[in-house]
Amino acid sequence: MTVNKQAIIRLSKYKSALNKLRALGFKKVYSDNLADSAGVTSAQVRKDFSMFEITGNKRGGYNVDDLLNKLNFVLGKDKIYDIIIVGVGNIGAALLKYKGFEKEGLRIVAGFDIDSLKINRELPVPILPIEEMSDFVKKNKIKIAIIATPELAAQEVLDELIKVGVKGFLNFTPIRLKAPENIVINNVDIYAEIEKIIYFISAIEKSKDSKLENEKLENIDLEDE
Amino acid sequence: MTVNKQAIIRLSKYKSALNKLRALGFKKVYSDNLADSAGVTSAQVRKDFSMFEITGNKRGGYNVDDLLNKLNFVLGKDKIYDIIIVGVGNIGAALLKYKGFEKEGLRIVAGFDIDSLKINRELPVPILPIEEMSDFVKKNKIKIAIIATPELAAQEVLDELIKVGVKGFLNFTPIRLKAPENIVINNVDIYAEIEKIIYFISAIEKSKDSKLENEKLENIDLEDE
DNA sequence: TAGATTGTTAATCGATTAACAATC
DNA sequence: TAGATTGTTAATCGATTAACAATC
Repeated sequence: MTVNKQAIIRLSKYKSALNKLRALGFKKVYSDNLADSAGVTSAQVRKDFSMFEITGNKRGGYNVDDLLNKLNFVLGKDKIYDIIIVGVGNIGAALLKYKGFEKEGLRIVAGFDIDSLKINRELPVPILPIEEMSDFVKKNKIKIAIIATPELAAQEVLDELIKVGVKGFLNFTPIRLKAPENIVINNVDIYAEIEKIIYFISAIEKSKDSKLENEKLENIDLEDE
Repeated sequence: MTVNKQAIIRLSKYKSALNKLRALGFKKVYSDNLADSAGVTSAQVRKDFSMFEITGNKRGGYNVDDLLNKLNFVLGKDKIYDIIIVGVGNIGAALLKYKGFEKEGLRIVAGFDIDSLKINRELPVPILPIEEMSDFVKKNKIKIAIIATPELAAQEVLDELIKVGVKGFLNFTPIRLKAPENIVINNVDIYAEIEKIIYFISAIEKSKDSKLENEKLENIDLEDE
């Protein structure tokens, strides 16, 4: 079986759609419902489930609660992974304060920064000095870190965290981090996302001006990956 | 020609690598250099260029300045697109304050919020009341907006902005926005990104425990995509 | 039962990689 | 010239879609 990154993103979307449908009182859903809410085809939904051996009932769709449990299990959400944020600048601070994570079962447990003025142990999510990072990670068995440092510090922080056992990273810096094979690094590159938008906007305007063949216009349906 | 979203992301990465190489004094680069900095194969680099009719010199690689100009043109960066941010909460405020955009030729010109306490016309990038949004967009011919409102407001804001001429959106809310075909919506779904990490972490741990076939372990090379 | 939906196989589509002729 | 790199074609790989038998 080839585990496919995009499939995981879709499973995550099915899950959040299911949570909303459950809140609306749904007891069962069909692949068509999920397809609509996630913006894919129903064949895609069934194929995704089949990849992870999630089954429903012929003619009867899927039981919402069962399906949620199965998705949570597949996605590893049966266990809570605590998360730290390194670099409490604009983005880091925003993520620290953000309330939405809890609802999704994500727990940010600490921030770390090099600037002593930012340290505050009294906050609900404390901001600690970077010197304490490694010990904290070891003591609390942290497996996931969000990197929101300045570009130049990112690789060093990553190396240090890998040494003390962190396995997965969300990288908000625009640089490409280097890590061993078994480490998961996921990049959120806001520049690149905006540039992608600019490209398509600009392609539309150019083709409007010059009446190019409509080729480019046909391909502006973005959506992530 | 099928324009491919991932290719655009790669072009953007080549561009930022080129900027750094130029700062280091490089006058020309080879497809191999760019491949290394962007983490792809050299065939991929040449194929991407070929798709957009960007050519170099056999044996001589690519002239850094020429290549940058061509990439900027292809990516639509020959023109500056002003950007607004709607919703000055945690994330919105972080993006407003962020200095890094300018370096990449992106200009955030205003923020908008419904909360009158947040309004401040004196800031370098002013925060204005949401009521002024439509007029501002029309007057300044804004084509790109970042949506960082609460979930429930997002669709309404989007509809309003489309009406007054905005063509491209970066959506930071976790919901799927609906828009006509010719509108570009690009989603940054931080939850989903974290869930992707959790999935792979969890898959590693499960396979460690149960000594599954190594299949899953072979597939943890994320990278966006 | 008749009708509708799943689960899966096969077909299609698209993107990446390999390979090599062209050529500077 | 000899060697190295581009540009492009063909081969491969992987993911999505279509279609339909199974079945509740």
